[in-house]
Amino acid sequence: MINSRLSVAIHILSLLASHPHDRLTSEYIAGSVQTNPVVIRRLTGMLRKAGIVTSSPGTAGAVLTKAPVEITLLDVYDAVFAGEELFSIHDKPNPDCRVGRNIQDTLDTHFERAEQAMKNELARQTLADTVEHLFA
Amino acid sequence: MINSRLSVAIHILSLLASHPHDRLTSEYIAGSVQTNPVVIRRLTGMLRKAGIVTSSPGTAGAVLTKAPVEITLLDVYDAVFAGEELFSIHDKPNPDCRVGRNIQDTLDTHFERAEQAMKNELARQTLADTVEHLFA
DNA sequence: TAGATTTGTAACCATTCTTGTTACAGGAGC
DNA sequence: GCTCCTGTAACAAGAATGGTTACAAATCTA
Repeated sequence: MINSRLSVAIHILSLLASHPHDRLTSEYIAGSVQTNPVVIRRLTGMLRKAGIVTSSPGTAGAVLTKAPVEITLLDVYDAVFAGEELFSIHDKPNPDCRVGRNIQDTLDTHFERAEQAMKNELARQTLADTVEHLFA
Repeated sequence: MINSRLSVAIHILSLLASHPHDRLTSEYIAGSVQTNPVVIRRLTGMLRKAGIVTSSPGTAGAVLTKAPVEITLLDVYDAVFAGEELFSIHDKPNPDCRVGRNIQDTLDTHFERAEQAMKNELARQTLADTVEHLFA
């Protein structure tokens, strides 16, 4: 339902976290994810803009800016879905109908709570948990 | 990000709940949502299959099977997203890589928790809350 | 009973989203 | 200078989304 950006982003970060002394190229990471290196670089770009990794043109690899235990899955979610709402609300309901006029605001309230609950749970899980589960 | 089915479904149910003595046609409801009547009938069909409303060919309108206070937003979510997972996980990660081999199972665990938290919050809100907010 | 109305559903379409791909400028290092 | 890498734009195929037409069958109404 939601696209696979979070999924691939966590995959990338797991590789970085589990090879802290290597410089993994986008091609190598793409080999593990089984996708195109550009897809990896696109996501790495989002993670860089969010301050989760550093990387620079010409230099192979990306480096985590924090310990895995300090990187929550919410951080990753926010990085790859910056500013997006979880639920879409249909636009242009009929303003001449009392329900139509107020539905967007009402749905906003409902959906905001649900989204926040989901984010709170993502915030409770960190990249360290991911790596631990991967190698357990 | 997630499509607007839940949004429109709640709109439909709000109209039914706030006009309990009328038989609202799909055309009337479509007028409030500002979409095509077939879109309404499609969603009403899902709500019917989930047991939230009854309706039948030839007879105008749909009727709630329960009081609004007994219809949770999770019921509606399950009706319109039956069997779908919230987060997609990229398929075919490389089985020759330890991370690739285990990432799907790990992500499944993480995502399941986040999805469940969201659903728990939806379960706490009912159609009665929606209607109350709409007419407050 | 005949005609009008309505639902349920299939089929189709345009638009947008998603993911993969090619291409290439420019940085880094040997 | 040559090679390798990242960042990024541009493009393309396929899927998803929402809207639309069409129509059979059920119900209602005059």
